[in-house]
Amino acid sequence: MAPRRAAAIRDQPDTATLGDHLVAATDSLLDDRPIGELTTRQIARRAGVSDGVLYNHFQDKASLVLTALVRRYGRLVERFERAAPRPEGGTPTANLQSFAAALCDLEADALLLGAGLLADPSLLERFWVEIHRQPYGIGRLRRPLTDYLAAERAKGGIVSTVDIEAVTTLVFGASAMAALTIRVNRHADRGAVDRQLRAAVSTIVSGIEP
Amino acid sequence: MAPRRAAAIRDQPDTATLGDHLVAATDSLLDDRPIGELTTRQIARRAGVSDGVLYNHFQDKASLVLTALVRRYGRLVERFERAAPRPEGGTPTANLQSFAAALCDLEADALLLGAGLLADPSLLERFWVEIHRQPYGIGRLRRPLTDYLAAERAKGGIVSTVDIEAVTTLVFGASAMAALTIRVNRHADRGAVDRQLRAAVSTIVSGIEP
Amino acid sequence: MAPRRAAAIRDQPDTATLGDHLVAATDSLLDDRPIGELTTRQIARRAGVSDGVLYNHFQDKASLVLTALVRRYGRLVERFERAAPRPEGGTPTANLQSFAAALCDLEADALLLGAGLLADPSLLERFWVEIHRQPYGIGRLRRPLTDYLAAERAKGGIVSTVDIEAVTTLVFGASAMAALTIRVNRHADRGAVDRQLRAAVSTIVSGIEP
Amino acid sequence: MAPRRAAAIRDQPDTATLGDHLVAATDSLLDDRPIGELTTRQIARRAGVSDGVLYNHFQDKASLVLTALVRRYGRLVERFERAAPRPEGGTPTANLQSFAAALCDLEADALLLGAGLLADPSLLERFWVEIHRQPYGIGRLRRPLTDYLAAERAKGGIVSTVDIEAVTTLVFGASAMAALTIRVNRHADRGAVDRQLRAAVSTIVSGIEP
DNA sequence: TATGAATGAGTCTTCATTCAT
DNA sequence: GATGAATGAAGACTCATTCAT
Repeated sequence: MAPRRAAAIRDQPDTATLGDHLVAATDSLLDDRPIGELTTRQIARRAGVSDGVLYNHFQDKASLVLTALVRRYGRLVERFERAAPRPEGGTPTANLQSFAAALCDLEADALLLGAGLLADPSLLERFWVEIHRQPYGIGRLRRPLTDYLAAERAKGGIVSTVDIEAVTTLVFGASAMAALTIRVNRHADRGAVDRQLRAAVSTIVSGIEP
Repeated sequence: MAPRRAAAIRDQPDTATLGDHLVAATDSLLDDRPIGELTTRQIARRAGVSDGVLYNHFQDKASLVLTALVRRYGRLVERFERAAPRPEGGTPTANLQSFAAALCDLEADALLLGAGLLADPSLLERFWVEIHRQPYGIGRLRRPLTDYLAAERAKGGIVSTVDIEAVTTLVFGASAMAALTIRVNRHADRGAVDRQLRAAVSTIVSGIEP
Repeated sequence: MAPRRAAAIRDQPDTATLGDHLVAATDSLLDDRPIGELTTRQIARRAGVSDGVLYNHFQDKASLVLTALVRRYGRLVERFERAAPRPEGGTPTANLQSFAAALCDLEADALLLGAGLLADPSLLERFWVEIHRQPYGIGRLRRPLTDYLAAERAKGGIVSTVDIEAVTTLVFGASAMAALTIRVNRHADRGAVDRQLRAAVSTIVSGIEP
Repeated sequence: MAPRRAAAIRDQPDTATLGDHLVAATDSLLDDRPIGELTTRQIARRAGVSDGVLYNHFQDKASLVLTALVRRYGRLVERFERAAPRPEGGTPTANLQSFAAALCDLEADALLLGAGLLADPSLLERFWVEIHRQPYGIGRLRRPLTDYLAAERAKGGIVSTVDIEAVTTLVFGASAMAALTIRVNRHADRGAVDRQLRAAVSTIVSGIEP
């Protein structure tokens, strides 16, 4: 005899386990509020499930939240990968600019995720271990861009002595600054932010030497 | 005629008021733990003062924490200003590299400050208002670098068509990425991080065009 | 499948829910001390239950106290109704006197209830709304007496032009004055108070016109 | 050398002592809020005086509040005395009605005073003792009416066998009921309340015997 | 004697976690 | 396994009272 299924997922054969359902609920809650304002009661309520089940599937609240966070991070990585420019067409400048624009959106989300983590060192510690256990190392986040740059270099689109990691850092950094402006200043002019980001990318390409 | 002084600061003529003392205690606590894990009791204990005093000097906990945060930010700004390279000597690359290195240290702190703020939207809101009331706009943080770049451009050290804001964004972004690595990965190899940051700055200078 | 029962009522099948148990505890506490000196801790202690349960059953302390107060008031109303004299026998004077005596006891309690309410305007507001939502309007408190007077008037026991509301007000007022004396002066001579109350009722009956 | 005078009363020679000034401040605060919501800080603020002085003039907060309460009660008594009808003109009914109307106003205040007292038994105890030490026994509150009734009886305006204490109780009780209605039900129709009070007084005069 | 900041016990409330059903 | 009420340790905040100046 199979064990009882929670009422909330009894008729949804696609939701494998209640554990997944809880993770999804936690994840969706994270769209609305910062990690620190998440309560187990809210999660249970959102999942349409009783307060206590959580502890049948996770050791404690932190474990559940961690799982949701890793999942969120996984989605971010996948979005990053899809946002990668193709070396087939366009100039390096145009490609990097459109990549940076996509990156900016993504990093606005990553910022929230990261802030929550930075604000809870023990969770950060576990998160760090976890994402390195997964196929997702932090390096994988940078991979789409490094791959593109390698392809572009091979094509001769950029100088052969280029330091690919350095360029990646610059693009990620500039996009992060733009994302931060958007996050921190709710009234920021989105158009101006985009323009500045494009200018920063152009500068990477052209350099500043006389 | 004057009321008594708190025992904790009775013999410290340099500490003007207990309010300042509380801010200092809060500030020092922020070295050890994230904002979210700060309790009024801890603050009082650290200040060597009774639980309730806080409310004789601040409207509520958030106001005290906000004050400490603004003060921290102020220190950051001042450190930035002192760390600015002097345009008198050195190549732009060397100057920007040493500037970026200092920036990296500072941003490692700024990151924590920002993370705590991002995790508490209402505090962020108040912080944002406060910081713009002060002589410290967020732009002032970037000022030392923009000033240096303008001087360098005037001297012909960098190309005259340079977009100074863009370069500043790139340097800040690259430094932030380095700082993030240090913050997030406690076992990061500091030497490697520094090397990558220098490489990123070099790339800004040289560009990547063939 | 059903959650556990609080230890305090686990073996008392007559107590339906812990909510009721808490109301009962609050109610019994109100025998000893005024509303203003009621703390959540005392309530929990008296109920033999943990500090936080209260908030599983009521939105806040005020809601619990309000419920207990309404319940107390309900008991008062029921005691009033049982205390109503039957018009079958006795003179109006004797009937009103015995009624007033019962009323005096009841109002000594009502006085405490009312005092607590008057001392907390926001609670009074909610109480007022609540008792009018219940079958207990404030008028129902007066009903037993108005019914009796109507019956007596129909029988010719009192003058046909009598203003029943006015008489009710007089009886309630006189009883309240007696109750007040008892409440305020702990050493009041109960016999003297009763005698004065009977005299007041006699006066209502006889009038004072020459 | 005379001791220092508080700044608040330094230039007001009519305010004898700071103690009196504090009592006046407390008293005026009681117009706005119930006793239970009175804080020492509010009192000091209202008096324009420092927090601690209170304890130079009173043993504790309760003593100060008690004094203010007694003073309030004294004013009530004096208003009662001035409101007393003169036996020179008018019918007993008219005189008692206008007296009851004035009484109703006064008791609306007395109710608040009494509620605060009933809500704090230890304060009530002390109040009771205090009020009897003063020239104001509780009986003095009733005096204006008993005096009037005695005069009226002497004149033959009311029956010679009248129980003056009983009539006084009835008038006070009816007025209290009217005051209670006004206090408890903020939306009470003042006209209707007045009419009912007059009807009650008429009934005292006429009686209800057939 | 007046000042007003300091004290600290005590209040209501929240919330992660447990556990009888 | 699921349920959801019970638990109790915090947490922020209030306020009468004290006391050095």
